[in-house]
Amino acid sequence: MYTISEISRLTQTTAHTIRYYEKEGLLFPTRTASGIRRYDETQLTWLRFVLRLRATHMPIDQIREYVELFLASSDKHDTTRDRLRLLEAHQQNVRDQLAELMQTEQLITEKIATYRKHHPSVAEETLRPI
Amino acid sequence: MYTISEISRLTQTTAHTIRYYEKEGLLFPTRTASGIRRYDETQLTWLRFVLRLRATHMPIDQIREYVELFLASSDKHDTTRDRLRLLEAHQQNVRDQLAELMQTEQLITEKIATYRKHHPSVAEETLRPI
DNA sequence: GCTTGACTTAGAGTAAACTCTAACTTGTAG
DNA sequence: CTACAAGTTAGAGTTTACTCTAAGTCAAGC
Repeated sequence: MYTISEISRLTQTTAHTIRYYEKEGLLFPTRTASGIRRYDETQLTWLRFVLRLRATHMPIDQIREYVELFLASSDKHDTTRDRLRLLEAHQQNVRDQLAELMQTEQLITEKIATYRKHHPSVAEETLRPI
Repeated sequence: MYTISEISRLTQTTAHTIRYYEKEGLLFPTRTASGIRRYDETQLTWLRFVLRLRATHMPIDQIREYVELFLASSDKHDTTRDRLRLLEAHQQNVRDQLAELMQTEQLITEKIATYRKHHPSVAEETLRPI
C-alpha cells in the first residue's frame, strides 16, 4: 500500500493532481482510520491507465463516465457495451490524432529540408504580402 | 483575395478564431480602405500551416516566435538558424506524441479485445478495492 | 512530549485558447 | 434610399485542467 507521495513519485504526477483526479471521480483510494489515502497496485495500475488516456487527450469527463459505468455494472444491469463504445470512440480519436501527427511530421520534415538547402534567408512564405 | 468568411469556410475555422490569431500576431491580412480584412493565397496557405501546428499542440506563443523571427530576418541579421531550431523542437515534440499515441492505441486495442472476449461483466480492474 | 515533515481540506488562482457580446460601420441588392 | 447581411472593435466570459494556498492534523524519530 502506497501513500500519495509514493504514487506521485511512481507516476511522475503531483499529489495535487492525484487529489484533483479523485475529486473528479477518477480515483478511489482507501483511507486509514485518520483519513490518510492509501493506494494499492490495482489503483496504481488504474492511475497509469488514466494518465495514458489523458496523454492522448481523453477529457476527464469521459474518463469519469467510463468509471461510472464500471461502478454501475451489475448482473441485472451490465454496462460492458457502453464501456466498449467509449473505448472504441477514444480509439478512433487516437487514430485521427495519429493521422494528423503523421501528416504534420511529414510537412515539418519537408520544411526543415528546405531550410537546410536554402540556408541563408529562406523564402517559404511571405507572411505579410505588402 | 478572400474575405474573412471565405477564409473561415475554407479552413473550417470561425472568424472569431481567425481574428484572435491576428491579435496574437500570427496573421497579417491586408485591409481595404474602410478597414475590412483581405486574405490572399499566401495568407491562406500560411493559416493552414498554423492550423496544422495547432492541431499538433504547438503553443500560440511559439508560433508567434517563429513568425517574429521570420519578419525580423534581414541580410545583416539572418534568423534562419533560430527558425530551424524551433521547427526541429516541434518535430521532436510531434514524434514524442506519436510514440505516446501508438503505445496507447495498442493498449486500448488490447483492452477492447478483452472486453469482446469476456463479453458480460468484464473484470479488468477493481477500481474501488473495498 | 516535541519537533518536523507529510498529510488533510475547501476553496481560490492560473494559463491557454478560444468564444462571445455589444455597439457600431460597411457593402450590396432591390 | 432602405434594408439587411456581413464586416469592425474592445473587452468580457467560458472551458479545461490543473496548481496553489492557508489553516490545520497526523506520524515518526528523538
